[in-house]
Amino acid sequence: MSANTYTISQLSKEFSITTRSIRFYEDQGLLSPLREGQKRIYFAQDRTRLKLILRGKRLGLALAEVSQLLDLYDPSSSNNDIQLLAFIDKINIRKLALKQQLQDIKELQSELDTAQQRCIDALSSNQSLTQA
Amino acid sequence: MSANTYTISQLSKEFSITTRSIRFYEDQGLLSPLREGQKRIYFAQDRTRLKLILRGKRLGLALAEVSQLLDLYDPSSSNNDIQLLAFIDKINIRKLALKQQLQDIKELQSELDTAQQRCIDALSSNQSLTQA
DNA sequence: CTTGACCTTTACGTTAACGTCAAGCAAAGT
DNA sequence: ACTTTGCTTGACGTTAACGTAAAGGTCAAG
Repeated sequence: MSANTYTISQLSKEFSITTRSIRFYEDQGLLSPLREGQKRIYFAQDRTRLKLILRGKRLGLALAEVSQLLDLYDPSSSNNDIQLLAFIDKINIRKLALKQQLQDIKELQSELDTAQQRCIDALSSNQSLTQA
Repeated sequence: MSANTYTISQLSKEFSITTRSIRFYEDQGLLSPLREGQKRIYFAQDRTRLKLILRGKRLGLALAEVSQLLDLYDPSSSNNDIQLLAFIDKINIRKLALKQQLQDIKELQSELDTAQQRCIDALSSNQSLTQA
């Protein structure tokens, strides 16, 4: 509750995830909050890490990949160059997938639009029948 | 092998999926190819359905959702309007997620770019050291 | 006839990312 | 003192979408 610290449930509410998830990320080595007695205390840096984790997840990365990604932000690990190139690749692959998804959505959207129109037409002709 | 038919392995190669997946989709009721003896024969319509299945998957839809989606293309099912609206919703949600992903990728990309630059700088200063 | 290339069904195994109890400590309100 | 509220660990359960044998049918080539 002191300055710039968070409890686990505060974070869970802020990011709309369960406390179970946060503890799971810790189990997997992605977070390591301080302990006050047996309670976890999260600082701004932990919160930032959590943010990065969630962003990674939104990008479809597995937790293990997110973990490696977090290493890139860590100045203590030195063999960054290879990892970095690997991730740039990963991001580029994701960009390609996104491009495909956008195309898929465009197609599907237009198909849904025409189908929707068919439904509207059908409904209106039903109405004229019931009104007759 | 006759005109406009495909074997399971032909389709699996064409779409780079396993035969197991194709049979699984059939198990789930998404495909129902003809049988010639005990072998499956796929026609153009089946191939199209498979294409739609894969597109749905790329969009992150579960197979059950893809199944419902395929019903929309089926003229025999009549209560389309509600399903249709549901899917339009689903697509819109996906569009929002995509928007977020694009944002995430932009952020991550620029971070990777600066990190990459750091690496390049580090490498070049190493080189000047080894060359000295 | 046998080998090899495909095809088949059945069924148990796998993986990730949690969900869901269970059982209990600890502080704070009433 | 009691209850509520929030936190803890531990461990088993869950789900989707297949993977992976196992065990065998079929058909053309050698």
